[in-house]
Amino acid sequence: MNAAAKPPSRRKARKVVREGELLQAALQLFVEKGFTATSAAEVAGRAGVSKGTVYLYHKSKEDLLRAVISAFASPAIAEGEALVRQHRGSMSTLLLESMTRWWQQLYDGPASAVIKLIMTEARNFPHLASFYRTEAIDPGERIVAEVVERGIASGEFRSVDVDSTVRSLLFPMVFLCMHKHSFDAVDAGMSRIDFQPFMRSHVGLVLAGIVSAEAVPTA
Amino acid sequence: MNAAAKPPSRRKARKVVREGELLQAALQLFVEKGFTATSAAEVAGRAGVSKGTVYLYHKSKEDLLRAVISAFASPAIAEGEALVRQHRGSMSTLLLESMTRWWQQLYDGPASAVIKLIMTEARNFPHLASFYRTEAIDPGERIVAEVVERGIASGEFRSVDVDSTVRSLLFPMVFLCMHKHSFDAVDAGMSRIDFQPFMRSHVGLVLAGIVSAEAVPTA
Amino acid sequence: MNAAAKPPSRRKARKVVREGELLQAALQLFVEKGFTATSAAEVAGRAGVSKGTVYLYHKSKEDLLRAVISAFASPAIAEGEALVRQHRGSMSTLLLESMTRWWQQLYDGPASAVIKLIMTEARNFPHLASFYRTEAIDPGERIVAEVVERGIASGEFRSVDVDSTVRSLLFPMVFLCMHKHSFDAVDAGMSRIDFQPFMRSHVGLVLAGIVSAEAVPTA
Amino acid sequence: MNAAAKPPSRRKARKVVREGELLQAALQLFVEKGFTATSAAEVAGRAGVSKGTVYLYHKSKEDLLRAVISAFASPAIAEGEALVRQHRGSMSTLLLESMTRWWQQLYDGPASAVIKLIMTEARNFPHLASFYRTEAIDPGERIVAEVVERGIASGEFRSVDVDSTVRSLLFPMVFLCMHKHSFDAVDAGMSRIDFQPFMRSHVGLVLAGIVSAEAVPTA
DNA sequence: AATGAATGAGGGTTCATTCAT
DNA sequence: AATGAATGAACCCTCATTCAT
Repeated sequence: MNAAAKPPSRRKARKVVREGELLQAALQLFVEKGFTATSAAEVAGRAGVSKGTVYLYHKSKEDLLRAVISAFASPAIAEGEALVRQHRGSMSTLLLESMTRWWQQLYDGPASAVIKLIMTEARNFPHLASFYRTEAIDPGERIVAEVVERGIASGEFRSVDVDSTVRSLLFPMVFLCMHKHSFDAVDAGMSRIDFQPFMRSHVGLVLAGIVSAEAVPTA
Repeated sequence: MNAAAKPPSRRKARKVVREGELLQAALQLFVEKGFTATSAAEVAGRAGVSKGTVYLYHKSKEDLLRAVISAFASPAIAEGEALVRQHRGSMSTLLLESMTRWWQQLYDGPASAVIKLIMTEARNFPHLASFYRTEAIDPGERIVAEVVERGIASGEFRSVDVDSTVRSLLFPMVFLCMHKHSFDAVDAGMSRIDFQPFMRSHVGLVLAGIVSAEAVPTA
Repeated sequence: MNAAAKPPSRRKARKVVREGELLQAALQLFVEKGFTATSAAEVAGRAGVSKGTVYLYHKSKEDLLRAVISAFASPAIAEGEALVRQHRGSMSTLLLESMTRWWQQLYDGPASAVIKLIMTEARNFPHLASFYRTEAIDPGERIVAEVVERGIASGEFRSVDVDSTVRSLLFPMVFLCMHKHSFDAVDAGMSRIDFQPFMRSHVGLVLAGIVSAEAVPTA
Repeated sequence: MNAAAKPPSRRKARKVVREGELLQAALQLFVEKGFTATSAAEVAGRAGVSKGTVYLYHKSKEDLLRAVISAFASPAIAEGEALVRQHRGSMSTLLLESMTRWWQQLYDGPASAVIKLIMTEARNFPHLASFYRTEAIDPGERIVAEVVERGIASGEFRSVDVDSTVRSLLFPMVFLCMHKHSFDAVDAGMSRIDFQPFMRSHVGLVLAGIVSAEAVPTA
């Protein structure tokens, strides 16, 4: 029984690995060249499998796209939620320290690629756009909104418009993600943008605009 | 001078109009579906001409893309330069009033579409990315940088990092342009973002962060 | 009346010139690139007229081909006939001297191009092949056949098979015409074949094979 | 060694057959209609495969042409070389018997089609022309040259110009190959040329011109 | 008479997808 | 489970031909 049970389990492990390699290769290529301009054969090639294998795991190219989006979208959000839940201290510090670190991770990992991909393909696949909005954008904004709301409630921040403030904080961050996979990625010796310095500066600027007069100025 | 050499410019006029219609149709479709996913026949159809006619005006689909970028990229910048040159009054007002109006125009017109298009296709056409950077991005950032620098020089602003501030101002604006042509454009009853209210709020926030303590805070 | 009559006559002259330029350009291009691979626009360009003009003179590209063939095929034959008619002296001399000179002219002029063109396009345009056979090949062989027959009749030549001998004389000559417009025309530093030396040598060889034992040996 | 690596060569065999069918179909059509006038779809159709399959075997139509030329060009030459090497007896006999039989084979087989094809397309594909010259023409002429040289050395032939004699022998033969695929192939009841009778007659004629006076004349 | 803008059919080539092995 | 040969639809682009000027 043991001997018979092992092979399938090894096969399953292999399958999981293949799946991951396929998704990773697909994400890379879709972001590099665009969904339509990427051929299934290319994805297979970069994942180290044959063309037919792609269709063993996904019933169509569009289905592969769907899988890519959902695989890399959600996990990133969970970390952010944990971050806020665990934080003890001022909201300014939370934004300036923990959150920029979290964003840096998103920026460095596959999440930034997914953002670029979604914004590029949103109109061709509205369903994916909705899915991503529900799964990633809305929760993401909610996390930051909560921080701002808590800051206002505690008197640390002025009574600013929450939605607007959230966007002021997030839009540049999201933009940088897209920039990373467009302009930053063309090797025509163009100046890349450094994520961390800018984001800290930007958050600092926004904080300067929203902290109450009585509140302790940020370092 | 002879009869054969005088196609009385009726033809020529038609040609110029056609050219414009082609570029407009191409921009729309490239932004809607992406460059690769758009067929030359579709462009022709939307411009009201036959497939072959596209190649009478542009020697390849890629050349059409090039033409689209250069046709709509530059003009927008000139207006911004004029704006700054003509302004009399505080830099805060300039940013909050004139510039947001200018940005609104960019957002409403084809310039926003070009931004989306360029960021989507940058990696497939590095040459166009460089071109656009030189022709539009750099001058655009320069304009805003000048405003910030003048504000600092006159004591209206604190001595902030200029580059960073410029980006804090511009990135959300640019992001909104892309958003307009991606998420905002999918008809799945998703909440659109209103440009003017948000941008005024955002600029206000940044201004609050950079105006000198002595300066009169803007309403 | 005089004044009114002149313009049309000048126009007509112009028309004749145009026609000739078109045919010449077409022949060149058809031979260089092949009929199908040559575009009407190219012919127009080389003839110095606009695309539409080609269709003013010929109702289709195929019709242009027809015109090219008939324009350059026949005239060459007439000279050959005159040559034989006027000749006084031995048939050996006629073949070795006058005829090689005549063939040289064919080789140097447009006739050789037409030969190449016809052999290339014969299967696509059987009608043209028949026409050319009737108009050029058959008369051409007849001319040489007559020379051989006269030589046999006069005892100058052995009683060889006439058809075969004619072909032994003509085939290499025709082959050289095609060679000129194929291998000889590619500039890959390949050795060209000199027409005159070879043809004199070849005719000499054949003559050596057919002159009667009693006949005076050729110089 | 594993299951996936063993496509039991049934596939492979089929592929090899297909390759041959494609090349044969392509040769036929290229010779019938010309390279440009032949569509990839037609080649596919005649080979009994779909349009796309052509591009599974050859990366472009031009590549298919290249493959056709090299597939059918070389093998024919090898036979000729063997022929000369094995021959025992007079050079006259060699030329008149073995070689005409060899040439007949070339004439009957695909080699004659390749000759027509090359001369037709030489100017459009200079590289192929060079290739064919090196691979087929030069070796072919060399073979015949050797025979003539041996005949001269042994006193069987007069001391004629070797190059010229070789061409006198070969040009009509080559011309016939082209003729077969042009005039002979149009079904307009035109008189075909019989290869063997003519070539024997022709070679006989040339031999009569080059054998030494002392040598026994061939029947 | 001459032009050249416009058309649309057709050809080379790619690629998502299927299926026998 | 995995492969890769095969298909055929679709796309980019060219070109013969027409026609308004």
